[in-house]
Amino acid sequence: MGRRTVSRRRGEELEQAILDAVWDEFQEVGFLRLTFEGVAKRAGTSKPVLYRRWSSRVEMMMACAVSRMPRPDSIPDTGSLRGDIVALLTLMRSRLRIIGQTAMLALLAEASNDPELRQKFFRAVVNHLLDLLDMAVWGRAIDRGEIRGEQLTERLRRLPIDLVRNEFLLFGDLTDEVVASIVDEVVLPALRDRGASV
Amino acid sequence: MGRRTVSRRRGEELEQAILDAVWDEFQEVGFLRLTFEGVAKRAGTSKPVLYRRWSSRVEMMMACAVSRMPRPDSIPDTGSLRGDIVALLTLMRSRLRIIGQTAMLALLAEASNDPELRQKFFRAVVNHLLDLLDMAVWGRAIDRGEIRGEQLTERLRRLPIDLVRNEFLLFGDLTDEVVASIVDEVVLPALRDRGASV
DNA sequence: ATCCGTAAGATACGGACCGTATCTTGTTGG
DNA sequence: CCAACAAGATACGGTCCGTATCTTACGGAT
Repeated sequence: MGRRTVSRRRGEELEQAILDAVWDEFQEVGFLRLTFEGVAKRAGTSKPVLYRRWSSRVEMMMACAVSRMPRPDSIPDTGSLRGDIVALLTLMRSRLRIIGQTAMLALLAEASNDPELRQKFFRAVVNHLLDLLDMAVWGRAIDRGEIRGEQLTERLRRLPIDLVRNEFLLFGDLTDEVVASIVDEVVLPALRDRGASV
Repeated sequence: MGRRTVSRRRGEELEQAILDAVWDEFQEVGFLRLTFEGVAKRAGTSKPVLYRRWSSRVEMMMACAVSRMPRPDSIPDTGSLRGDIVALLTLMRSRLRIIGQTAMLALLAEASNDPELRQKFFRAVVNHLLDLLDMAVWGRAIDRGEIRGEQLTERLRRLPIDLVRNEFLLFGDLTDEVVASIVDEVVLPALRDRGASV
């Protein structure tokens, strides 16, 4: 912590030390009280070093969060649409847990004001899951014959993620029961009504 | 603005003047840059007067928002479940528009940290709509025979509001098409699959 | 009509943090 | 081995915080 050594870190080593400090500070004081000064002190460096990398708290926090999020290329094939959806939502939960409700809301709040930041946010947090959902869930279900591609409107396509996100932003915790009710009481019924055999 | 008069406002008159100032300041600089000092200056008063009423930006903003939100006791009976849902979601939109995406996210972010504030937030923003939905939408649909009460799980009950909220928090704007797709591609199908005749 | 309690309004404060400029000094690539 | 570059330290003016202190208008009670 109190970096008093002679040696001067650079490049990767410094970068990682800073990101670790951001994370520790975040865990300790939460995003709303995360400050450049606090992070600099904890990382044993100074504010200008941080400002050379990120122009705001939000960008710094996003870089930190992204570096800690699992980004698998796919999810295991469970053999059924229901199982695959649950598996994807479980991955989503593990990612949301890392950021936490408050930080996620605050990030979204600041990003909602800044188109550039907003784009970064979507790329980092939203799009990856949607891609996985398309490839590893809907794709397989179509191959299995559980659903037909034409049934999948844009809204249905996003539905599982939308519902879990809402639950998380509003309540902050996601139990297995919540995920199950989303899948069994909304997602699958909505698909069935359009002719799916699930 | 530059309150230089001799007269000294009190009670209701002062309260309203302050809330108006909060609103104007909010419109001009947004919630993220809303400050006690800015509001005090605009209202022609001083910080202590504000702190005597609210202990934080968030509480102040919430009081302001609540005072400007329409809170009808009911919504018109359109004759069909679909029409009633759309009517309720339209009311919801008009309320969300008042607060705005950024402010809503920021309020939620700060409320998510503070149980007391969180409760206030839910009472002011969430519960009223849910009650309306129960009474004026599901209630009527059951009376009409469109759905049966047993079909309505807790999740389905909240579904329309959840989906609109998600859309608003993520994208900030709610078009008629979005509301229509929510109702026609998710809510009604999910109900139908459970035996509703809608 | 007057008195008194209450709250308005003004001012000032230490403190946190911002965002930037300046400077020194390791480190590293050529 | 040297020059360029970035790390790291320090300091600055500025904004806003949250609170304490003080004066003074108002409004209700006698």
